[in-house]
Amino acid sequence: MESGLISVDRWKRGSEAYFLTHMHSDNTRGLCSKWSNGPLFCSPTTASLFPSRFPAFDLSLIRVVTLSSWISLSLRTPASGDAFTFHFMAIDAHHCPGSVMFLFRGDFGCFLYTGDFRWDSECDDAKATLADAINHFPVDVLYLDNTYCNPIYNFPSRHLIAPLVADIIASHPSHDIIIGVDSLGKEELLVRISRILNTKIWVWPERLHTMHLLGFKDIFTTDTTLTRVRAVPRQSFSIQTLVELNTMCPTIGIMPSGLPWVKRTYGGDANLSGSLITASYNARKNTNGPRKKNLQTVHKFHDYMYSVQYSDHSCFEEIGDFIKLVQPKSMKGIVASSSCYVDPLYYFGRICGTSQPPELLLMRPQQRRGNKAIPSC
DNA sequence: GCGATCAGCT
DNA sequence: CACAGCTGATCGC
Repeated sequence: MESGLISVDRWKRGSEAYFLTHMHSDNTRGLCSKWSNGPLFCSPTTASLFPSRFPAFDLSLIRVVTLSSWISLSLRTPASGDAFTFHFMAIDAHHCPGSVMFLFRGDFGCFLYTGDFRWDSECDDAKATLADAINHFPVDVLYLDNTYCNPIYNFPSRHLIAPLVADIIASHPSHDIIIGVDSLGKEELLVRISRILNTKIWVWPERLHTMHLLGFKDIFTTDTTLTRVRAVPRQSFSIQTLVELNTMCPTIGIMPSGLPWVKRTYGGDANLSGSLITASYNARKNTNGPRKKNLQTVHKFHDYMYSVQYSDHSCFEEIGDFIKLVQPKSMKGIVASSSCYVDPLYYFGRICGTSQPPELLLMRPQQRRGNKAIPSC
């Protein structure tokens, strides 16, 4: 296979086909309304978000992919002009609405590009689809979302979190509530809170439009008089914001995040600074048994602010479960931004056999994001 | 003016 | 210190 013939979440010219795993800004960096480098394959839900995200985008470039089915694609290699045929399948990645991983197979072998994914207890459909697909076609190379590929990152399945958030809200019956969210993702958390508490949830106008595109009806509103629970853009969510809100109306904030500690503190109070990561790490080091779950799943770190461990990325344990299922011959992390980045082979290399020695990377890579192009194969 | 890149913030 | 995702400044064409 010619180098760069297809690209995943990478948009520079030179490829014959482009694949988008999901509509987050890291993955669409380089895409714009005028982009026209080739056909773009994505899930139906991701396709539905294009007109609002890229208003003048040439929709005729989009190839909507049915999930869980093998699809054949013939491309012409620019150098030789020869036809080149391979097969691919999109599998639900359970990261955000429309997110998929792509499984490719052809003369080059079989490889799986996960994009961002969450492999928690509600992914049985994807687990069955993937297990069946790779049963016939073993994976040679796994390109893995290794965001939390470190045993210090451990958090519960997402469905366990909504009742905890609902408890926080119910225990503040006369408070307004704000929950920090991004432009896409964490919808199921909000829906579950809405059901448990039988309340609508306020979102900002653009987010309501997205909710309607995603098929959510009646749960979300832009009318502040209908609910005391509001989902707000994460970048507008801070203790400073909450302090100001509390001068007008008692308000608490709830921040869902995979990270259990606090990066910044308010008013210089060092006691608020997050030492949880150390506590979690020591708990792991000091016991040879299974890690304790739910360690600080809910953390109140300020009078007005709670954090809950809710992530759309897999935790360490789930990454291990995923690799054990896939049994790849080799693998490579696709996230290289963290200074505590660890090559997945360091922890899970033995599952791949001994063909690749584990490598512990201690240096921050110069590039902020990993190169997500599929290399030559 | 536009896109790409980077610094900064939560 | 640390993540992911967004905003806004800056640079180069």
